[in-house]
Amino acid sequence: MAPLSVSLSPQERFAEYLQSRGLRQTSQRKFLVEQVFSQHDHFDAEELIERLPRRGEPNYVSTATVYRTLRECVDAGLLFSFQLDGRTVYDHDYGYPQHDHLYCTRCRKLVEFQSDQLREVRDEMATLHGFRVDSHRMIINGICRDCLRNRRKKRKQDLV
Amino acid sequence: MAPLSVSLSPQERFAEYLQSRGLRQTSQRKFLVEQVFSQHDHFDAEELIERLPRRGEPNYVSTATVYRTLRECVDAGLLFSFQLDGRTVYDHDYGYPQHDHLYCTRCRKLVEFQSDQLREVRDEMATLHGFRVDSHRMIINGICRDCLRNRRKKRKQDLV
DNA sequence: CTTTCTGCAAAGGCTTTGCAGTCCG
DNA sequence: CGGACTGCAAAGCCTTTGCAGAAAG
Repeated sequence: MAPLSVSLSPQERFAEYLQSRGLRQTSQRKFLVEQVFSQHDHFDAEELIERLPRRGEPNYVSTATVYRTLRECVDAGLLFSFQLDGRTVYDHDYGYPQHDHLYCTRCRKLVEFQSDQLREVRDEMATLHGFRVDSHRMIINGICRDCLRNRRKKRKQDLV
Repeated sequence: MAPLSVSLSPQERFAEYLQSRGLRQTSQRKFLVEQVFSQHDHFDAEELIERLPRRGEPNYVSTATVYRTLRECVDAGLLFSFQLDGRTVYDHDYGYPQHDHLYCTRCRKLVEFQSDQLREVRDEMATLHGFRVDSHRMIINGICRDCLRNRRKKRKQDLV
């Protein structure tokens, strides 16, 4: 999904957030935000930690700090988080258009989609029930194109 | 939400499921399904356990068995499950129309809604991306009518 | 009788927390 | 300098699992 044009970089926006709350700009926080926004992709804490420097290497950040910083990013509006299979998944929120996900229950791939109509339905339902909407999460569970193809292949083979 | 008319009661349907898999009808499973369907409401494991007999009382069921049986109910198509705030929430699936939820982030109330249009959007998006849909979960986060009202009241008081 | 179940307690996965030392502003 | 932050290890929370005895078919 293409980035939106925003006036501040995620880093700058995070700095602003920290300042507004009297929090400090540490090397760990800077490094993490940089890493998190270096590629647009969903991730969970484990995946993020995996691509960070190990203990003892330069720029190592402890697990605790990773979790703490991810939480701050959510508070700051940089990341969105939701639960999937018992873990927390993070997704870029700042600088990317609002979107939802298709989830392949076979290969666990997440695919983004965007639908204005979905947002309309959302707002309509909220109004109907007297809610003031903050956000929403929609996940469509199913089998992706690739897995459908593989399964078909496999079935053919099974028949031989 | 009004129940649908179904030919089998949840209990009967669960019995069928068990039989079809060579599983056994135990007093614990019967009792749990009965309890789960005695009121139409969302619940998590803890909430369910809370309203069950305690250890030592008649019909006591262990935590492990509760979790195991909830899982079986999901497999059997009696319950739907999704994650909210780090725990698993269960919802009647069998005998009730498909629906989604509004979630009040202030009082943690879940409100059901139904929208055919939402399902249409879902199918459209799945087709567009080559997915075969199994199910979906949508949660709209916001503030409910009651909490909005209370907040307004509270603000007024604050001003006095 | 055989296989599945149950309760118990212990383990597991993910995330948070308490603490002492460190660093930012 | 003082308060906020970090790393470490330990704890927490929810859920699952191994096992021995109990029960279903």
